[in-house]
Amino acid sequence: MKYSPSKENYLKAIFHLQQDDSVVSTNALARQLNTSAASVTDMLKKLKTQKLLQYQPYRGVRLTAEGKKVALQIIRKHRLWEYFLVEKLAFGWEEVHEIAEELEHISSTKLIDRLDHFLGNPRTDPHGDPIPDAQGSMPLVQQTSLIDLPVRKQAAVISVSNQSTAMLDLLKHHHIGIGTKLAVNRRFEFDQTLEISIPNRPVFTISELLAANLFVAYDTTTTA
Amino acid sequence: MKYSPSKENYLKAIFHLQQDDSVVSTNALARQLNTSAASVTDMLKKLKTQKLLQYQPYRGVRLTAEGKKVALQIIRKHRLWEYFLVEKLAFGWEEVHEIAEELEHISSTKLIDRLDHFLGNPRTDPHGDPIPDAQGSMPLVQQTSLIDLPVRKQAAVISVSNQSTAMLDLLKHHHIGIGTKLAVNRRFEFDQTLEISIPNRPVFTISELLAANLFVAYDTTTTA
DNA sequence: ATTTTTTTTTAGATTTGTCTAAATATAATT
DNA sequence: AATTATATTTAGACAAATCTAAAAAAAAAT
Ligand SMILES: [Mn+2]
Ligand SMILES: [Mn+2]
Ligand SMILES: [Mn+2]
Ligand SMILES: [Mn+2]
Repeated sequence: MKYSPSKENYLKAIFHLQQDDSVVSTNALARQLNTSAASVTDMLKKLKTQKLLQYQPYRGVRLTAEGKKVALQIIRKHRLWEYFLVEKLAFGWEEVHEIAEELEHISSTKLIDRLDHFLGNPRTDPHGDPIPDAQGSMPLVQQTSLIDLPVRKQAAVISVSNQSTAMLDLLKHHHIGIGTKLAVNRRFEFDQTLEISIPNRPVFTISELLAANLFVAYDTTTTA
Repeated sequence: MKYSPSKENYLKAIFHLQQDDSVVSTNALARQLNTSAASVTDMLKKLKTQKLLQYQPYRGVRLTAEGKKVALQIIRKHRLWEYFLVEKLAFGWEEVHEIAEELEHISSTKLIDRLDHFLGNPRTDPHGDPIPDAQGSMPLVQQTSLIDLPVRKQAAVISVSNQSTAMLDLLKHHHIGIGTKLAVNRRFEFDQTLEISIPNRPVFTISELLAANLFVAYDTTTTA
C-alpha cells in the first residue's frame, strides 16, 4: 500500500498517457518521464509483479484497477497542494507544478484529507483540472479545444493541457487564465492562427499550437 | 547545496546530539537514527567528503559551520510544518512530528519562506521549541528541567525534549501542554517522583523520567 | 518476401543507502 | 601489564533505481 516516489511517478504518467483505455508504449513513457527506455522496461516489470499494471513484452502497458486507484490518489494530492500554494501562499499558477511534484509524495492520507477540508474542498486545481475526491472519483469535465470552438461563440477557459513554464508565461502575456471569457473572431487559413477577443481588451492573435492546448466550456443549449 | 533526505536526517540528528559542541559517538547516532553502527560509519565518511562534518575514525564526529547551517534549515522546515499542521489543520501536537519528518525534506526555500509568512512568522513550534529564521539563527531559550525547579515555585512549561507518542500521550493525560502553569509541591526521595499542582486541578504525581523531559521557565528576579 | 528502420528488451554496470558478521581499536578491569 | 569488555570500523552483500551498449522483436518500406 506504500510505493516509492519513483513508482508513484510512473503510475501517474501512465494514467495520463492512457487517456481513454489504450495501451501506453515504452517510448512514450520514457519521453514523459525523461528517462531511458531501458529504465522504463525495468520498472514496468516491477510494477507488474505488484499487480499495478498489465504488461506483456513489446505489447505496451495499461493500469489495473488498483494501479488507477493509486494514480488517482497521487493526482489528488498533487492538485490539492497546487491549490494550496496558489490560494494560500500566493504562488503564481506557473510555478506550483514543480513543487507539487515533490509534495504529492508525502504519504499521510489524514494530512491530505485535512488539507482538502482546510481549502474548502475545491473542485479544480489552479490549472482548471478536476481534483479527485478521497474515494478517487473524478468528474469527467468535457472540454473543447479552442481549435474546435465555433467562431464568435463566447466561451470560458477551463483548463490548459500543457503546463510548461513557457506556455504559462505566454498565457500570462495574453491575459488568459482559468475562467477568462473569450471568443474566436476568425481563423486564418494560411497558418491556422486565430484572432481572439477578450471583453474590454484589444484583440490579438494566437498560434495553432497554443489554441490546441487551451480548453474551454461554452453554452451548448440551442437558442430558439 | 542539495542533499538526500537520509543525509539531512543525519545532519539534524548530529546537531541535536552535540548540544554544546561536544563530539557525537557512532553508537549514539545509530541509536537516534534507528540504524546500525556500520551504516553510520558508511554515511559519516560520505558527509565528511562533502565537508559537512569533521570526522576521525574512532574519534567521533562534529558538524562544520556548513553542516550546522544545513541542519538548522531542516529544523526550520520541520518546526514550521509542525506549526502549520497544528494551527491550520487542527492536528494534535502529538501526531505532527512524524508527518513533519517527511515534509522537512521538501526542497523549495521559496515555499518555506512563504509558509513562514502565511503562518505569521511564529517564534516557536507546537512543542515550544524555537524556530530558526531564514538565516538560520535561533534564539537560545534558556530552559530548566522540572527536575531542577525549586519547590513551590510557579513555572510555565515551554518545551518537551522527548516527543515520542507515548510521552505526549502521558502529557495529555495529565493536562500538561506548552504554556501550562504548574509548581512542584514536593519531591519523594525514595523514587524521585514529584507531586505537581496545576491551578484549579487536583494534584498528581509524575515520574523522574517525565520530569527530566519537561522544561519550564520561571521568574528568576529576586523578590526583595 | 526481403530488407531496412524503429521500438523494445536484455546484459552488464553504477550509485545510494542499507544490512550482518567479522576484525580491529579503544576503554575498563583485574 | 595483561586481560576482558565495549565501541567502532571493515568486508562483503543486497535492493532500488538508474545508465549505456548490444541484441532481439515488430513495424515499415522496398
Ligand atoms: Mn512526483
Ligand atoms: Mn495542475
Ligand atoms: Mn526526516
Ligand atoms: Mn517539534
